[in-house]
Amino acid sequence: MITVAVSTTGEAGALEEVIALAGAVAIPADQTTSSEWDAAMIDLRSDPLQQLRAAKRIHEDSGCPVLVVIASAQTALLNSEKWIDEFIVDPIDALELQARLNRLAGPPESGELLAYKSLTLNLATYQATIDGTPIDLTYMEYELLRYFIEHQGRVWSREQLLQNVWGYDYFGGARTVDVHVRRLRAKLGGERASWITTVRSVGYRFG
Amino acid sequence: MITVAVSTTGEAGALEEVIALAGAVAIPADQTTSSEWDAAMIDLRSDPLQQLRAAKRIHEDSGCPVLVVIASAQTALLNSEKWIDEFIVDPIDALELQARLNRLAGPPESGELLAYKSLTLNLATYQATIDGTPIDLTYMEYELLRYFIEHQGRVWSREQLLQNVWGYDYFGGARTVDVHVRRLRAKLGGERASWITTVRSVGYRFG
DNA sequence: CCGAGTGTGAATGGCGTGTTAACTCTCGGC
DNA sequence: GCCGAGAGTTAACACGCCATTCACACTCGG
Repeated sequence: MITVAVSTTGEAGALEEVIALAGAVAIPADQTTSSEWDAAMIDLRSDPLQQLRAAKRIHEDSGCPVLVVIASAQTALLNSEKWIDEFIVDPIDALELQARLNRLAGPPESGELLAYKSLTLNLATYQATIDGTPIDLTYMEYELLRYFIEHQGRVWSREQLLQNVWGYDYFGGARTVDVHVRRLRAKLGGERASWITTVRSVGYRFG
Repeated sequence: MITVAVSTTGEAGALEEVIALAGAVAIPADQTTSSEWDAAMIDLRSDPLQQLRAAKRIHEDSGCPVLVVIASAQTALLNSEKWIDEFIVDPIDALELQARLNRLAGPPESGELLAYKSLTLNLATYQATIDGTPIDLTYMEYELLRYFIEHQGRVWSREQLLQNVWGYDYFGGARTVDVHVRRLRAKLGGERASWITTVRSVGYRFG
């Protein structure tokens, strides 16, 4: 639940109502300390000069993200006020407000992650962590592990793995897969080595 | 003047018109290379699944900021797609679009700074400083470093860097990137050289 | 013509990768 | 219960790729 400090010189009730519709909690900015907010929402539609000053004070004092409400005609104001983190244009759509507040003050979540139990692969940075501590995998180890996680819960033959992870037609070494599985198990360490199960005379299974 | 790559499955004319009203230039996304855009604008109002995929490809290949057009009812989609840089809700207000595009991809304001740890790039003067002491970078070094800082935290292949920083289609020399990374590391000096990590057989990552 | 900036080609070295071979384990048959 | 075949694991090694680095050629202003 996001808590928003509100400052308006207009009708406070209407603004609070739309905030409630957006699934957030509104608190008058002058009644609480900044430590209780996730964001501040300043209405610039009436008395913009004074409100802008108030917004800037809040931004500089608390450092919390600031969203301003403006009329369409006021957009020019944003060019000179780059410190404003976000804005929404009158009339306020509750769903849009919800989305903007969420992006502004919601929990930071990177969508590029692939996880299995305590293991996390960051697909954007090519990094892997176990319980938050990074482990360094080579390119092939990473790719193999990725394939396992993405296709967990079923057995893959060595030929299939060569085909789908290495990507070339199988010529010769099926032992190649074994060795990479071994290295992967070693780097996963102890307990977690058994995440990769060998299915005798068939292949390997993850998870 | 901001140039925007546009992708829509709806009526292209209407979208281009409002972009023109917002003082920007629209180019069909499939007709040019990413080095010519400042941002990409993807219409998710019709055929959102396919369009979303197109948007993601553009974002991952070029790293350029992506603005999506959605209907109010589609806002939930934004929660799971955190990589989307900006959005605007239908019906599109030209002034609001102008403001959002400007914040997303507008020209650097004079005196605007881009910083990473002790490193600061002055985008207006093309100067770089470490802990306040200036270091002189050549044009390409500066551009590469800028790209790295602006798109930190993910791996970029040599081809992507050539495409997005140098801006021409990859012919031959991938060594070019290596050498520039080397020179950049040297000028960053000691500790900071490791800000640029090489991800073997993938590319480079900053931060 | 010089010098800085930039791209290319070649030499170097490290390390990732695949292979070979020895060892261990499992399972059936006798 | 021993033994042997088949299958997986482990260790060691050699090749080759890939990043780094150096040296040089080219280009463009001054």
